[in-house]
Amino acid sequence: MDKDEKKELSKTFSPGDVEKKLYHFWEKEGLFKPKPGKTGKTFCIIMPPPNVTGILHMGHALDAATQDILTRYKRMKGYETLWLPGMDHAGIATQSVVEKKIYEEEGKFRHDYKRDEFIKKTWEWKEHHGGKIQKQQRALGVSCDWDYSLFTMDSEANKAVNKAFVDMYNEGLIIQSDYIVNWDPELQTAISDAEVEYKELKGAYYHIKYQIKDGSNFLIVATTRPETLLGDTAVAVHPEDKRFKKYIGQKAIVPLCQREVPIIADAHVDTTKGTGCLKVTPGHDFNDFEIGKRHGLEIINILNKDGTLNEYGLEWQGLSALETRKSIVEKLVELDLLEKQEEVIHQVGHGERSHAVVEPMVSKQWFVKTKEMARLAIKVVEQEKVRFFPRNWENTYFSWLREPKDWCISRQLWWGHRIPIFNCKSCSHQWAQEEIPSQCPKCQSQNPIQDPDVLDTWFSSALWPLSTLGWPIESKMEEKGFSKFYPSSVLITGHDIIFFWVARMVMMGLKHTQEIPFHHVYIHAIVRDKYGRKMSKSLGNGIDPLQTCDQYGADSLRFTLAAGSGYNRTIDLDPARIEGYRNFINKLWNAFRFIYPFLSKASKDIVIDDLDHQDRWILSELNTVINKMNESFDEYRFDDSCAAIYQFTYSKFCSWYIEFSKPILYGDNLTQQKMRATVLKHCFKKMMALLHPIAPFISEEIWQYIKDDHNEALITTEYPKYEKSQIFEQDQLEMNQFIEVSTKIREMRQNIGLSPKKEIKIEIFTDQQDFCRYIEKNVRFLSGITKSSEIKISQKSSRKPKQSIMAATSFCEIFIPLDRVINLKEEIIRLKKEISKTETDFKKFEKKLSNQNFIEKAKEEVVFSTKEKAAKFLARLESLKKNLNNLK
RNA sequence: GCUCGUGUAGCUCAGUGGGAGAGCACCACGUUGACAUCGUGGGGGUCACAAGUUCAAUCCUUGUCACGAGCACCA
Repeated sequence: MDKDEKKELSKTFSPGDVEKKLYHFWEKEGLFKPKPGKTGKTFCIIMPPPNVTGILHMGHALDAATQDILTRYKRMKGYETLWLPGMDHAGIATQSVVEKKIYEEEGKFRHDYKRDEFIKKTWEWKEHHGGKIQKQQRALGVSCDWDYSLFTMDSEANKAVNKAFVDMYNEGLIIQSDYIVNWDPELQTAISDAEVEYKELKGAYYHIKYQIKDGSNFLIVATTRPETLLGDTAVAVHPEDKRFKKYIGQKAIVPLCQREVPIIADAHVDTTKGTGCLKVTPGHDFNDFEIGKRHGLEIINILNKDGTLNEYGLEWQGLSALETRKSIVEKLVELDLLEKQEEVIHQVGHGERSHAVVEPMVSKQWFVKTKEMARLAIKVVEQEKVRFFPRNWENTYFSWLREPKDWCISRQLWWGHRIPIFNCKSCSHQWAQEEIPSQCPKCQSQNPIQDPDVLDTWFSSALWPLSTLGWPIESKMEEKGFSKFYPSSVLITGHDIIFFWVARMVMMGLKHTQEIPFHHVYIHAIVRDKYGRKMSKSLGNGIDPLQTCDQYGADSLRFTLAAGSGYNRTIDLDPARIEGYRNFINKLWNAFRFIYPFLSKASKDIVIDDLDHQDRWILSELNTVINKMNESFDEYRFDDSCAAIYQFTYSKFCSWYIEFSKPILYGDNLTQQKMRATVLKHCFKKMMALLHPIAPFISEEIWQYIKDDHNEALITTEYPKYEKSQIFEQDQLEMNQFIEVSTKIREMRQNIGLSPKKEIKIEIFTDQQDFCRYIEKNVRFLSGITKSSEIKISQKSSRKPKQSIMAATSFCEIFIPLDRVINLKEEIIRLKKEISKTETDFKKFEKKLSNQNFIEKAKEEVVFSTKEKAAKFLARLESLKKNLNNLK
């Protein structure tokens, strides 16, 4: 990576080629790999695996940028750093993609294939079309160790899944049960509660008459799903409800199917809702299922797997639930059994993937009993063994875990980890086993049949912190450094999967290793468009990260995302901001272009004793930024990091230090030149290192020009450390005074509309010796900045020039004599305005100081600083007033 | 219904018990040899509202209003 020193630098930074070149360089040199560092400590991030079907969107970009920033920071800080990437097999999503493909290409359905053929096709799809996202991630500069990459369906991951399942099964934590689940009739599988999305739909309450058996009366029940009456096995009323108490124990007749069902009393019934009478359908309603269990009711399943009615559907058999509903309502009207119908908007569950209306249905499924695991998972967060950043997200975590429901883990799919449960055809023995057995351990017969279902994708995801590091295979754990990297340092993800994933990883980690899976959880924001709307395909408001990188460069995008992420919940991404930070990147490039020709003059090290006051000032400012960067990274406050380096670059380094350097570098004092080149280079190196975690490309690119050691890459260079010995307070104070005076003069010039080319004379009056000396030393800089031909410094008591405008600071008075007659009236107005402003400021403090309570009760340092401030404003005020009088 | 969050400049957001901030946008002027993807200067806010605690409240407490998110319920 040597540079030709004489190479001409382009006027603007062009990220395209640089990014590809540098990424290749880092990867080829193995710089993403964990290597023991200075601290002897390790740092590890396990990447949340993106779906194999996915393509990169802004959420991923933020996810990746955040992780990469921390990884690069810690690597430079001297940690042995591993960022471990991977991909998720995304059971339902992937299977759907492949099903769609074979339907489009061959007109065939999944069941037209044998299971193993279909799975083979899916693997083929994965090899050819899947995993695009891993290539796309590189464009962002992610510094993960690709050699560690794991796919959740790899055999290693499968080992982890089987081991965990078998252990939990043998412990009784995984059970099979007939239970009511959310059934997705399109995908024809059970899905978990978390995979159900509720959408508002128009519907109606149908008030239906149920005849009491003795013929005496009707009970009216209200329902939004009248078709489920075909599965009714009771009518329930509240035990204390006076209206219906007398019917308890009697029988009612379910309309249409004429089923005779008991009228039962159950406290679940809310007397204020509906009619106060509840039809009970244990086969197709979650609450009814519980009521059914309490009362030992029969469970009738009226649906087929595809959501059509089965043999219990009578004349409606084969119709969909919705068709049946319409037809049944018509029939009820015909029989005068529908009392009324009122329109209502209600929440209806839809499958997250298929978007089909979910039907609650009873079926045989596998469940993880989560109660005890959840208890332990709560404890580790309460005890701060696992810490959330920002902290309030632990509420979300707790709220889920404090009322744990058993987790339905079986899916009636083909693509996924097959449940390692075997049933013996001969003796009906059921057992769990990690490897496929050849015979039944009980009766030795040769025909064990494996359970057909696969596991919920989140089951393998929950084991991700373990499986990625080789668990449970000992040789793999050794090879991958399990003992070094587990528990990992920080998990970085969005808040939408705190319970899907974070909670389950903690539960599984504790279960299988008796150890937390990670120390910190940093929850980053959700990226939205500039109006705060979700980025979505249907709105067409998505911003493509790859296109953004092409247009502005990855550094600009990364910087924008980092600058937008503190502890906030959303980032409203406006492309104009990316452009703004592109300008910042370009600014850096041009600042470098300025010092580039002088690099050869620079010495390797700075010698503190040789520094002038400007150098001491910039070093002080530099160290202040270094401190800020370290602190903010450690607290995941990337917004602060960005603000700090941005502010330093523009307002300190470029605006002042470079401007100061021009007369020196273009002058003829070679010693000064050498010193200045040295400090400029020193600063630039530190700046590049500071910036590297956020904007790795431009910083590494520039580094290749300014590095001293030829084999050194910035990515593995030590991160700047705060050095108190390089804070020079006196120089900071003096420089701030200098800046104040310069700004005042520029302000005065513009106020009276002087052309920027017009040269002026300046007279400064002050009694402060330090300041006086400083100005004298820096007179040529001041005249350059203010375009003045002559600067005169006198005692405050000296005679003031006539025909001039003036301004005051707390430590000096500035006069600009004008060769033309000034507009006295205007100048008086201007001064009066300034006086009144200063007076307001002064009075604020004076008032405080005159308050006896304040003097007595406020902290001493507050009183002191208030006095100081009051004095400062007073000094300025008096200068202004006196000079106003002179003017009159 | 419960929980959490948010209300600060035109926009996006920092912030602190003690003089209201940044970036962008806006206005004016300007091509001095790093940069017009630039520079210099400027305007702009009852810190949602009300009460309380305090010497002092944008910040703490309580309430109100508005907005957002999640969960639950949905006969």
